Amino acid sequence: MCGRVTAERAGQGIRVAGWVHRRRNLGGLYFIDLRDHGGLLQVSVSPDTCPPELVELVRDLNPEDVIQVEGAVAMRPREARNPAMATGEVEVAAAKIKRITESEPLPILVYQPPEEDLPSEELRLRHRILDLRRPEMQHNLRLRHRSAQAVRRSLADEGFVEIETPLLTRQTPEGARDYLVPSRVHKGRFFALPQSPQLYKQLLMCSGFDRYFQIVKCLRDEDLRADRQPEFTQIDIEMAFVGQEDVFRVAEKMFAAVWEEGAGEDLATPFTRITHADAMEFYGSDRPDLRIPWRIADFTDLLSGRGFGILDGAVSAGGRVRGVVAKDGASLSRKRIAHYDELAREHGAKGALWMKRNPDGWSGPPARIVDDELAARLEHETGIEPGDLVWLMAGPDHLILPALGALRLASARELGAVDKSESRWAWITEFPLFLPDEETGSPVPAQHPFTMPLDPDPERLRDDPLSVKAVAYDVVCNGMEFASGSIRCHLSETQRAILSTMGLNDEEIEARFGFLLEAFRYGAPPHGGFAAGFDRMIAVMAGAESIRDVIAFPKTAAARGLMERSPSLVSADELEELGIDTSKAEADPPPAG
RNA sequence: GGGGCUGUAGCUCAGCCUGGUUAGAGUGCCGGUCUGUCACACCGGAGGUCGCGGGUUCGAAUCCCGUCAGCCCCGCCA
Repeated sequence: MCGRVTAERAGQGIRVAGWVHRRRNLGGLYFIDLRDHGGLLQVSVSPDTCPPELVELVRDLNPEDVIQVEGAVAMRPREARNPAMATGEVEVAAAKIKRITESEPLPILVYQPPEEDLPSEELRLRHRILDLRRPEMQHNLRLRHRSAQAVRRSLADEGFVEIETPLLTRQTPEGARDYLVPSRVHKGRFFALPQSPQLYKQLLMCSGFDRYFQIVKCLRDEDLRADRQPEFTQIDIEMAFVGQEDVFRVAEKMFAAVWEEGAGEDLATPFTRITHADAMEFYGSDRPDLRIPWRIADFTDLLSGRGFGILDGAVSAGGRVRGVVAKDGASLSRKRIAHYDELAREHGAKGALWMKRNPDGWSGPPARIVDDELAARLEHETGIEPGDLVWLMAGPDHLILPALGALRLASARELGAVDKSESRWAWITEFPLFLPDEETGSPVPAQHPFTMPLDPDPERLRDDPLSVKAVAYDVVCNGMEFASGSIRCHLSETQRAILSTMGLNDEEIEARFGFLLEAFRYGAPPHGGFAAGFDRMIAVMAGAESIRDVIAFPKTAAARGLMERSPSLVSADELEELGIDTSKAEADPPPAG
């Protein structure tokens, strides 16, 4: 209401209610910026036209008092109009003001003084009610609402049915730690809160609901990050009688609908498709930021065998020489290059080699092997130009590609090579079905164990499992993973081969997945789907650094609720009833602040 | 589990490296002046466990150790 009062209403009576945002006193003449969900509206109180009691009341008002104003919408004097304000041409000349509730002095200000940082995140979370009143947070959560509506519209149009699945469930085969809920009726037994509705949605496919979706909370008891909360929201989708193409079409339509609603951006569909192997080879990441035009290239033929020991040694040991040309990277200082060398080490490489193409020649450790012929080939075959730098690494691909990917990303950001004019979306396809366990080397499923292999041959699954690709895919936007999914395996012989490759015996299989396998025995339709990270999507559209800024009541990095002070101790009686002994528990932390 | 940054007035910060008057600024709050402001302006005032504990020192916001909290990253986690 407040934000939508325009000149058309001039001369009309009006009654508005809201919070006192700011108040200005010009010696009897008062101005109040009244705020509600729609914005700000100026209320004027003049001693010339208002009774003394009204002026007296306004004199007493505090920021964040809730008031109701009756008066007339009036055009402001021409010279007193404020073009920076949506309602800056008008004001309400107050005839009557009622103070509905009074605010105590504020621990943090709702009004944000320009050129001042926000209050600390700790205080914003502790006083979340006040923080949420800020227009930015209002905008974020309303954006979230509209996006959820767009998801529901898009999917309902495609015949999807929204079905809720249990919160109190049993431990599922996913890899994260579970939040557990003790059972009072069954002492010593626990429900698990779902890490995702994965199994339930597959059961629903077997139940004849051929198109299911849910905007659903998922819970994982793992350490947090700016983009990770213990409870987060997924758009969970599953479809029966479909292949990858059907899933892609529905997903692209849904993302396009959300982006149109929330970002006002018309997404180019279908999305680019990149196989997992290509993503690793050309971008050094399974979630490449395609806004950066640089690609990793193979420099083995160009640079090996020319007497540069590090390169020659790595190649004769079976490795490759790969590199990425950083446009304008010759401007990087020694100090910055040392920083990137450190970054490469952090990502598992032995370090970063580099060469600069200076206006007057080549520099950097391998520059001594660059003769005229090689210089010409480098410029011709890799596109390197004066002013550029090339990052080089030599060794086995699984070590050098992720490190090159990290250098590509970090140096592109520093050199301004990220094209931020539009978002860049892609499907990453053909993920490996298994990955080698880091310690034992034995195959562990890269996704969940019910993923369809691209090649369903049981023999290959047993003999060479690490070579098998999966019909599994991610949606990547600007270098962030937004969604992940797969076509599920509905072939019993293939499924058995996968499970036995995982090293599970029949008993373990039955204990962990019995209820899903049972469902598969009575006529399982082919099916597949995906789950999208709703919080991350909203954070990107809102321009938020952290998903905390698009969640009404988030937890801290230590998984604590500062406002409600969770988690908390509970009474001994209650624990007794649940059969739980907390003698090893830490004492309740002191109330901060 | 590991690494880093931060913690000083209600709020945002300076001061800390290089220890030494009474710990400052802006804003908010309180009082006053001001009739067209919109970061109103101007004058005055109150407001401090320098996160907490210990140590070094004649002397600690400042140096050292520990600890708590918030944030970021690695590990972990679809």
